[in-house]
Amino acid sequence: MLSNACKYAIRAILYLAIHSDETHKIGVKKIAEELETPQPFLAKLLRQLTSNKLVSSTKGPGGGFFLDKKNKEKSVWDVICCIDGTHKFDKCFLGLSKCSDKNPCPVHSTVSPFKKKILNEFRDKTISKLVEEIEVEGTVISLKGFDLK
Amino acid sequence: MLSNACKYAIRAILYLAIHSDETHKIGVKKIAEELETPQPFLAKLLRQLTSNKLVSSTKGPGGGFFLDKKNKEKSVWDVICCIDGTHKFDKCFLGLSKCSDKNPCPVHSTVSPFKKKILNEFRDKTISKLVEEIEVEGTVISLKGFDLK
DNA sequence: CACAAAAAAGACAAAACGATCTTTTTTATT
DNA sequence: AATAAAAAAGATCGTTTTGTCTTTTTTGTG
Repeated sequence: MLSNACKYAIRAILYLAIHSDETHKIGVKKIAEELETPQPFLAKLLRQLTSNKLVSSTKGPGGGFFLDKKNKEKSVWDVICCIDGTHKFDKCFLGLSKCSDKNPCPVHSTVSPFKKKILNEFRDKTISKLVEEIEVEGTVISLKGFDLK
Repeated sequence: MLSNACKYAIRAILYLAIHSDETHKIGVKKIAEELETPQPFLAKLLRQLTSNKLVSSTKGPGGGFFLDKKNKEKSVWDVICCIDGTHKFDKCFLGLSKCSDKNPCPVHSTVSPFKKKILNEFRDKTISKLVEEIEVEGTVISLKGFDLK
């Protein structure tokens, strides 16, 4: 579905949304440890997110990554576009370049409603809204410390 | 979503379901031309499908690939499993290994119903049923000859 | 200022995926 | 039997994705 890179990126942004702000910046090392992701790879992703204004950062001692108010108004969809590209969800399930409602492939009718729905939800839901939900529903972005058998 | 390989495979099977039978076998060359897919790559895929009993074949002059009655009772899901593996649709959208209804990630509730629905449709629908639909609805598995601008 | 902590930048390595090419085997036809 | 047509098998190659490593830049603090 999504690339590994994109999964890491979304989780990292959610982590920052929950644990950081302008006065509490967090370094890659900490983030990577908490999310159990490869550290240098995540660093590269954070750079990409930062240069696209989805994440904020400051250098030097005490520096690190954080989300400011504007960053929190971005959507999950913005993150997906930034890492995996805009066309992640509008490609034909069978790979036909011109598959559409007017010129559908054999599985278009079963797949397309879903894609539209997901796309809308991800486009409309801001990071801060999603974090609210996380707090209400108690969902989870890392399995670190979970003792699952 | 699906790998290229899997997309080619599904289209090839549908092509065979429509155009072949025990007495009308079709060579890779023809199939690849009609579907506009890379020929040697498709050949390898057909081998994989054949060894998994999703497609039938005979060697020698006049030989080629075709679907017999049993092959036509397989599902799209069987094809996906054969090429992309069984876990294509049961992995967490954010990559958490133990994400489930009981231990959901933040997007589980938006993504999971969709995945279940798609999975069911693909598991229940046989190739022959899908071909019936194709004939009724006039959907398309190749753009060859289409003059799209 | 010197130092150290942090991100930024970019070179590099490994694995997965996509695709090609060559050789071998099977088999129908002449 | 010889030939040719086809799939089967497998070696090889290029690209993308994933991931690591090293160097540079920035900046706060003693």
